[in-house]
Amino acid sequence: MSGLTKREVGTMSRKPLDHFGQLQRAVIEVVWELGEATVRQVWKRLCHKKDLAYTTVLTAMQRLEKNGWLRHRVDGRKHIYLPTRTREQAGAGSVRKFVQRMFDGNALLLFRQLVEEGELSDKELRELQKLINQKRKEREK
Amino acid sequence: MSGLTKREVGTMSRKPLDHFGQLQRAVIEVVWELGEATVRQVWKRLCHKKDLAYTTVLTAMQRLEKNGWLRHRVDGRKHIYLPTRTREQAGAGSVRKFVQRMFDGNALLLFRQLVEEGELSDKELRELQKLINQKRKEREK
DNA sequence: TGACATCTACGACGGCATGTAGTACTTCAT
DNA sequence: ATGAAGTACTACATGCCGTCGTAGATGTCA
Repeated sequence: MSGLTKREVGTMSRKPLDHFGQLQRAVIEVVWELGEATVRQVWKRLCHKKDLAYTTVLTAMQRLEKNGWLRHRVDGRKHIYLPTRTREQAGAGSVRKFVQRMFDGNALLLFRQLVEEGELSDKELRELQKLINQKRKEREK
Repeated sequence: MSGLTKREVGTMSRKPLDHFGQLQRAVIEVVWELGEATVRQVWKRLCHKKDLAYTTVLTAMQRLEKNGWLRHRVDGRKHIYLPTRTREQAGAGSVRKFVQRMFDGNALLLFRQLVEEGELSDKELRELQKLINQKRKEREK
């Protein structure tokens, strides 16, 4: 047996956000933006940028649902799709998985990487310190 | 034309480290560990964990070379493979790409995510502060 | 009512990455 | 000369993605 409960399976998503193809990524971004959306709504947003068949978007959304990123409720003939997680949750999940894959779960190593690598300006460093102090104060309470 | 010089193509890698399959990932880890390695050496390291044909490892290494992660020099009949980048460089590249994909290149957002999300212990927060102070002092000089 | 428009369901196809490995051919050492 | 060791090349299954076409149901409007 897998050792996972139903709930965990339902919550699970094998693939982090940053592993998506461009279409699926674009689709879910639109759904997040709108809060909820029909296929047609998403299609209308995307077909301007790129020639896309309606059914292409449909397929993408069905696959996103199959993989647990979207769910839908029925409204007449329409399916109204909703994200299963907020963008923030999805982002956090991706970060967590990235840290897992790349740094064996040790987030501090990632920080070190970023700080050392000089990706941040002085101003950003100051802001980061502010963030940390805030967090530590918050913890003390 | 693509607008890329030969050197840039040689340096480029379309895929970040964390997008590899398990085999390729395991292989390159071994090569990093050893500094340089023949197929047989890598195979010997891996075949204990999992039944693997020699040629499977060979193929993996050839593909890694094709995609710019390994190169080789010839020694008699042997090919001795070397990484094209250190593990650190590869890690840094992956982080950069991750930040690009997920946070539009804004590393501060990633930090915020990690700090807010409570992934770090108090001790880690303190260490992180130390890191930052160090970096800032280094900058002042 | 009949022609259209909308929807979803389902299947299909090509492309690419990956794991996996067999076979052929060469060369080295005993 | 024979077998071990090496690489090259080909192949195949799988899975994911983008991309649609078609079919069938249902709703709309002249």
